[in-house]
Amino acid sequence: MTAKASESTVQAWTSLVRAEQTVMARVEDDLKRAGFPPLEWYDVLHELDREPSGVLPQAQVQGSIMLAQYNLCRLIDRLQREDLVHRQPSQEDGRSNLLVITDKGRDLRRRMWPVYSAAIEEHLGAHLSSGEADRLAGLLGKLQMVKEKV
Amino acid sequence: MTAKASESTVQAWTSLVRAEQTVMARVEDDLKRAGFPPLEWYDVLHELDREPSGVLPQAQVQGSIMLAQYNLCRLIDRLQREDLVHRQPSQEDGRSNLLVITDKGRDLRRRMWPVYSAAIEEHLGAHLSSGEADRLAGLLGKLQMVKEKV
DNA sequence: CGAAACTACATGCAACTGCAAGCAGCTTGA
DNA sequence: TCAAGCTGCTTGCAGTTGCATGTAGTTTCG
Repeated sequence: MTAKASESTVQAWTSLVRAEQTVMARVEDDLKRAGFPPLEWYDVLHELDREPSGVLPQAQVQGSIMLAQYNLCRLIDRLQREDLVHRQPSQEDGRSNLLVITDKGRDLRRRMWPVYSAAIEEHLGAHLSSGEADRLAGLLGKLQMVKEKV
Repeated sequence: MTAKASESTVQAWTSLVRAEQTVMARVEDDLKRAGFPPLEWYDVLHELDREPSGVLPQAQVQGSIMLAQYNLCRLIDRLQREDLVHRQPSQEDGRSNLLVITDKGRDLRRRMWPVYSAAIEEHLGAHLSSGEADRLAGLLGKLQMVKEKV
């Protein structure tokens, strides 16, 4: 399994990396200009806010976002410091933390969304028809299959 | 220009970010396992190595890769420390550095490519037909248009 | 000419990250 | 039942990044 990549594949690779980094940088920049924290803060708040109870085990949040465990741990430290989230020891499993979103956390997420959404629309949506967006999502979806064991 | 993003657009956005991060992590991981440095090292070496002379102004390398100016500066520090590249003051412009790739630098790039290429093939190419790869590149290309001034 | 603006590059500092290791608390199986 | 291994989370350290700023060389133009 050490085949060389074809030209089409290499082209897809470079386009993928450049497009993601370009659009990501622009979206992050819009958030920053509006005085908001980085996207990863949004991701965590979003995971919790979509739960009516506003509570999830840290390990579950882990599974939903793309962050190393120690980085999530420290991100939670920062969120907690800003009173957006707090940790609660789990009754069921002494190792586990429950993360609880605060009102302030819910409010921040809610205020971030319009800016975030507009940025996605401006930097991505505006360049594609709705059909193109669907096709793009479809193709990208093929790349995320779970890594098979070796 | 503060329209909300459509559902298709948001789906394309999340697929884009996840696919890029997933594939990037896998490719970087393959390089690391093979004992090679990060991809950005490759990018710089590649820019220089494709020049027969092996020389380019730092500012021009800047334009080709996606790194903030101060980060390129420090990346060059590291490459220089490993004797892969060295800086040469420009005769024509006293502010400018010329970056010169060393034999060791050319050799490293050449040895990295098979691993890099195989990783791209495995983690991206293997999931797409050649036609799909072309279509993906085409769609992604639409996202990179130069940012218009406000 | 010469001051003001601009360009190329570098750097101090604080924040963030990756790695390796650590510490409970669970779970397993002889 | 209890030692060995696993899971969830945390942390010290060294390396990397972002931001703001600094320095020097170049261009512009009154």
